Amino acid sequence: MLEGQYDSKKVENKIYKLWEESGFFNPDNLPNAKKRKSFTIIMPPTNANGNLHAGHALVMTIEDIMTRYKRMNGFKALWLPGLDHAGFETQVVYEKKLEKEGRSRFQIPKEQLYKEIWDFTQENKVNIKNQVRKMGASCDWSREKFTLDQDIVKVVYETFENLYKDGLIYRGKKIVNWCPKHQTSLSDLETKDDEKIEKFYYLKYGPFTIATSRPETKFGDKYVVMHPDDKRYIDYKNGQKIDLEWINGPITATVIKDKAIDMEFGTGAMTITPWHDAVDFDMSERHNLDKEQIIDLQSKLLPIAGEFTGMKILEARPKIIEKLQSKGLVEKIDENYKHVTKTCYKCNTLIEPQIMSQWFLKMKPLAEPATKAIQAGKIKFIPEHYKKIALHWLKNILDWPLSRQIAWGIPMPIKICENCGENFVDINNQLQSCTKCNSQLKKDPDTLDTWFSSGQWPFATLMNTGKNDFNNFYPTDVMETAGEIIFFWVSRMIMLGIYRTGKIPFKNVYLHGLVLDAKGQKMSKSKGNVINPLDLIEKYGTDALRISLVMGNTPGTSLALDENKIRGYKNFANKIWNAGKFVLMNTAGVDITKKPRLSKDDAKYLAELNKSIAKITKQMDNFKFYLAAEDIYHYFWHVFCDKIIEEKKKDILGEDLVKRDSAKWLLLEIYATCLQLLHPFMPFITEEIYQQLSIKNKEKCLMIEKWPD
RNA sequence: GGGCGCUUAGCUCAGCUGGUAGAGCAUUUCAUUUACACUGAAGAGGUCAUAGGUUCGAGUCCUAUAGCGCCCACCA
Repeated sequence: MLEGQYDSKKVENKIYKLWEESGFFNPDNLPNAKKRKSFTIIMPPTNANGNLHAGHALVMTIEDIMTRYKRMNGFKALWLPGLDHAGFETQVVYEKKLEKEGRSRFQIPKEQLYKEIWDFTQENKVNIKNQVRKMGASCDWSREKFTLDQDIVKVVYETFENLYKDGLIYRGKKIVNWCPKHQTSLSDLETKDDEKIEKFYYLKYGPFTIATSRPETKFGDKYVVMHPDDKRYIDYKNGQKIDLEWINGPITATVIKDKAIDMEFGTGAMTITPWHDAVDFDMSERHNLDKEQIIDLQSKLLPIAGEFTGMKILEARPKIIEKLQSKGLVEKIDENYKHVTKTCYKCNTLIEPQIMSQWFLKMKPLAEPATKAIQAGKIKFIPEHYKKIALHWLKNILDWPLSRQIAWGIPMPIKICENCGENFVDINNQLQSCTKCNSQLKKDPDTLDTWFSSGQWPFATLMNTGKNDFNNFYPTDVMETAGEIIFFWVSRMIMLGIYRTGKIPFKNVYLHGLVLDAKGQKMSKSKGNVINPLDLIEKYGTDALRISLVMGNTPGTSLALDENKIRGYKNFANKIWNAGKFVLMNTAGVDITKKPRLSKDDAKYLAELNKSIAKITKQMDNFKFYLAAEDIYHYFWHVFCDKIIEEKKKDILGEDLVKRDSAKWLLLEIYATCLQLLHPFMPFITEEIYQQLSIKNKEKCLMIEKWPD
């Protein structure tokens, strides 16, 4: 019998265990599994480098709502959980840990570092999985995957090889974003802009004045570029040589005319540093110019800098200006030059572009079919405006650098000849010697960008399961993730999914916004406003947290998570509990399968209920969980409890037997129906009460009851 | 420079294909042991950013303006 107030702590672990032991998280075990149509959500693999945060809590809630709803609607519902090794992210987390211990990754042999991080992620995996269980997630643990599992890596390597054979993966000597602190290259998405006010130097360069904020890169500059239409420089011709005095002595400069130059900016003339600037690199490629490295990977000047060799760039900058001044080459210095610099998104260190030999993926041929599929409406975006955002990005897509110079990740499936430098894709690790010169091969020391593996997640998780999972569950139905990672992840999954399987990887993309603090501010450790979902569960119960996260949360917009709101829904949980107490107390012996003759009022109430069910169902089908939750909440509390129960009290106690039977049956019927409607949102309390309802022919658990219609 | 949003009750936000505004929280008054005080009843509150337009009729569609926010981009 239900007693006292609802106590989530007594219920949650017990109920989760009941579900797990029922086996119904695994869709193969559902009643009549073979006849059911499949419904699949692949869980975004959680980074195995920390704890669940509020954003994860939202993911778990929304996806569990969808899964439970579809399961109750007779689908073979698969929600496949997974964890991500999260290459660079995890290595950064681990490096911070090492720093605290007074160690450095650069002193640890790569194999040992890999092993240490492996152990670190294994510990985290256990934690995270327990936290996912705390959220009530009804995912199929028997199909759990990790991005470093053998079968996943196999799929990833096969895709790599296919792409290579199709000429889409190539080794390029191109300019990349280099983080001097982390000693790795990064994709454009992994850098961010940082606005700074710096000095802007106007330097005399022969007959020209050039402007720069980075004089330390200028040692090797031997091309001076201007716009072909610039009348000021009309007398200088493309290719013209000019002898001039520069930082460390006389040099010969060459005039280049290029339309990329902005005539309005600076003096309209600039020198270029192709090794350390992406624009300059492109220009030098267009005109086939020499490129020379000035700065090494530690951001120190190379011998070309003469007396400045070995200095860190920021130390060298004022000294170089001093020297230029003494030579009379500084025209003026603008002290307040506002401009943006690229920095590492993790450590804020200034990105130093470098030319390196790396593996790239040609994106245009992959983007095209993805664009077509999206334009044809084969993938539905929720909210819709993300469609435009995705298309815009795909239209302007650049090649994707895949190599990362870090230990933690999937090794590049590449062998390099020590003698002739030839590269071989070797996904099975079979090649021993170079097929060209027969010399010894060594492994490419780099690892793959983590998004290259997670970008294949929807099919990689289903391909090598030893069952018919790929055919049964792919393409998946919904990809639910943070709007923030639409480029990093969603777009790449679409491209790689179509490439590898010929099919879109998912039919719907549901993108949620950020979870903010009560004041609407982004949570961050430095602000100290991070809300830990486990604390909230402890205080208010999982069900209250879950419904707080969806109530009023429209897709794509951020949600301010206020504890008062959660407290309110804890009260709601208690309301459900108390109403249950009342209904159970007053309906003992009622057989819900035998509908009595209903009084006029009761028939009206039943019709009203059916209307509400239809409305809520429609909202669920349209992914409007925020509306469905509100309606069921409102119906349960303010219609069922406040009106119907209050009114029926007199019938239950009254003398009229027809009215009494009618009222009792109605209360039980509505209450049981509400438990079903509420179940996807608040699974623990509803299941707990369901277990105590005495209903004929009821299922083993509410989780697999039929959704009301 | 390009793109995408937002602006509705004190606060947080809903309002789908157009029919003179809704929820939760907060607030005011009342009820005082009722399944539930983690409660119930009643109430107060908004010229839906601004200006035009389409329409019999516009938070809802169109245009412009203002403010706020986010994303992308190679101004040395």
